[in-house]
Amino acid sequence: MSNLLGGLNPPQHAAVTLPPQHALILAGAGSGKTRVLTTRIAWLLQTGQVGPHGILAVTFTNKAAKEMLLRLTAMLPINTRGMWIGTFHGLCNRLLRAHHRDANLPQLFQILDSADQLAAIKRLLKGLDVDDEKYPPRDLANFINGQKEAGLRPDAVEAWDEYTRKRVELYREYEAQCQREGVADFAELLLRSYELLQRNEPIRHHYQGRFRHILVDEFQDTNILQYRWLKLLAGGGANLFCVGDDDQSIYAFRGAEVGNMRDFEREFRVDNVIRLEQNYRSHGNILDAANAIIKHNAARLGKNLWTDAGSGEPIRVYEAFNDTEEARWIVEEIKSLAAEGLARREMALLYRSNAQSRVLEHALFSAGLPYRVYGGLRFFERQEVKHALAYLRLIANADDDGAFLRVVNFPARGIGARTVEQLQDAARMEKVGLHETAKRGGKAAAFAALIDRLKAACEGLTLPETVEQVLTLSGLRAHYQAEKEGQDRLANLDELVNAAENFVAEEGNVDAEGEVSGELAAFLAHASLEAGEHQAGEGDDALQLMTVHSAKGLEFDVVFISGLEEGLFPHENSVREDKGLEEERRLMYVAVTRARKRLYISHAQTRMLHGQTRYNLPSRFFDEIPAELLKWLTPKLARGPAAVPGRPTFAAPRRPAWAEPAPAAVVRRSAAQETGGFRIGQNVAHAKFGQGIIVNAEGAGSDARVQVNFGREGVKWLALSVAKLTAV
DNA sequence: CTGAGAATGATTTTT
DNA sequence: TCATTCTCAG
Repeated sequence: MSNLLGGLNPPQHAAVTLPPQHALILAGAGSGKTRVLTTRIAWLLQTGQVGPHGILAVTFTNKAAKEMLLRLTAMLPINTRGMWIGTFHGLCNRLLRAHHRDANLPQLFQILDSADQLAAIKRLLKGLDVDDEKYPPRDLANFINGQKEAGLRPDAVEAWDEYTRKRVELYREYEAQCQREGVADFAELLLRSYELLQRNEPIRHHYQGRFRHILVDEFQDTNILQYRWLKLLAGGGANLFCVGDDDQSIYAFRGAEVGNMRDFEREFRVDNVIRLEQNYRSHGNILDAANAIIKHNAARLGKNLWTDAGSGEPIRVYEAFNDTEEARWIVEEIKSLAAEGLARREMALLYRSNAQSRVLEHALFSAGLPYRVYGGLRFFERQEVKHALAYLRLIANADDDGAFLRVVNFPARGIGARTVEQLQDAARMEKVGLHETAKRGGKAAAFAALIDRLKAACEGLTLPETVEQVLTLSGLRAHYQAEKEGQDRLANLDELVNAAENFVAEEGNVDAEGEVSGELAAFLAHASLEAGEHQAGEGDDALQLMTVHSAKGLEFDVVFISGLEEGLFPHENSVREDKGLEEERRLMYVAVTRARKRLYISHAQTRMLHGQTRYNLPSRFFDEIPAELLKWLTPKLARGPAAVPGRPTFAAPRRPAWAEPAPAAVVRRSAAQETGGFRIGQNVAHAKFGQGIIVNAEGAGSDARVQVNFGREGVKWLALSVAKLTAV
């Protein structure tokens, strides 16, 4: 046991060995959160306080769940089979499969991923003849998911206006459609299993009695329903051990409720919150910067990271002339770091929004620097894989109309939109599935027969054999073989067979019964719940490009945070309310704490965004970092030559001599933009609004007006004859 | 049914 | 700007 606890610092040790009780662990970035969580489980098991059966550990991502399992098996020579360790959705799926009758679901119910759900909603609107301009499918999906995540069924949603009433009605219809087709979306997995536990006393008692210790990772990311789900499961006296960091809550926009942490502390009478504040990742200056930034947020649970690793290097700051030049500088910097022997995979380039990656990628590509962008299409989301899965879904559940529609004419077999529409009308009239309707004759009968034939052909086959059969008999293989550009897609189809093989080989994926139908259903669930790796190329030494959001949980020796500008980071859509701004600040906190040894932050005076040149002020986050932690690589917030009021200056924004020539659009201005004695891109000061930057101008003489971006004060049009503007 | 051109709109994302 | 979606002609 001693080796289990060896090397833990006092708060970590305290957390791991806490006697049975509810606990809230405030775990700062890089403070050994996962280690504490897994060691806690190992300790509970090793001290005999609980058997594997009594453990429930829940995470948000499959990656985190796998990591936990991996570390646990490394610590203890134990069979992890009996333990419930997984994502919220994964565990709910498990629960619903085990009790599908009580949950009123078919045994082989399918899981809709977001794309499937959207398609289902579009289909629903079409069938009901609802104007999808007035009720955009995406909005409706958000609405429905939002209600489900708040634990509300259509009957429980309060609708005061006609519009909401209609949306609730559509929610109701959507539910009916899903039920008819035997499918469940992500939010449904949560809500359905919550309701199952709530309504079914024997089942609830069983699980409440079984799970003695419930451990939650990233607790700050739980939504209302997830918290209620946890409370329900813990209702039989289990100990809830929640680990999280309110300062790293960056998912409020998708329903995460940081308030759950406070609520948990209160409702479960957690009297000693344990804080993990010693950071094992970053050098001191980086942590000081992070601490200083996050201090600007109100209503924190409170935490201050520290390290004994020494303060390290200052944070390097760069002010670029424009986005292209910023990218060029980053490339140079990375090249020289690489020349010093630093692995490229240890360097990350972070940005607030995906649109920013283009310029960066362009520069990297031109320089021949290998890089890898996170966030592309994932394996199970690829078109050809989705098609293959649709056939498999139809074998498992012929009522799956979504799958039916996806492949009824793919590969093309002469079943056009007209035919499909007739089929849908008929199906609606008789209240049966499309497959059933198709069987009764008409053009699609052959397709229905194909599905039945597939099903028969796969009887008794193993999962990989089934996939193989489907690829061939469906004509998918032949289709892509005939296509000129089909080679990659063919390779992915082969990869799907591999995935099936691996899935079967992997222990724990298939429950003991092991019958083929169960195997298939489990594989399909796996495909929906775990869309696969973002992109290949793990092995090679490439620079890592990603949004700040996707960087959460990762760490790198060197981190660049680019585009630190008002409007971009913090994002303009977020600065209106305090809540939004605080989340942006937490995002910045997350970004900063990714760096181990060296941190670069940069901004550009001018940036091309959505086809327009934008002039952004430097992000307020620069001001929130103590100046002594920063090392300016460019003159500190130096400004261009001051304009003498009344005497026009036409100088372009300040640009280092060595920078590439400014793009024509910037140099060549229209007459209107030049008028008024101030120039676009110039920094100015206003008595009331403070400092800003001129983003537009029009008129001349006494009519001259300029548009100024005052950052947090907003963007304003000012008449030069009235407003007292001074050049800075 | 397909493919070219227009229209549109653009934080952040996992399951 | 640019990627995606939509529309309409062939």
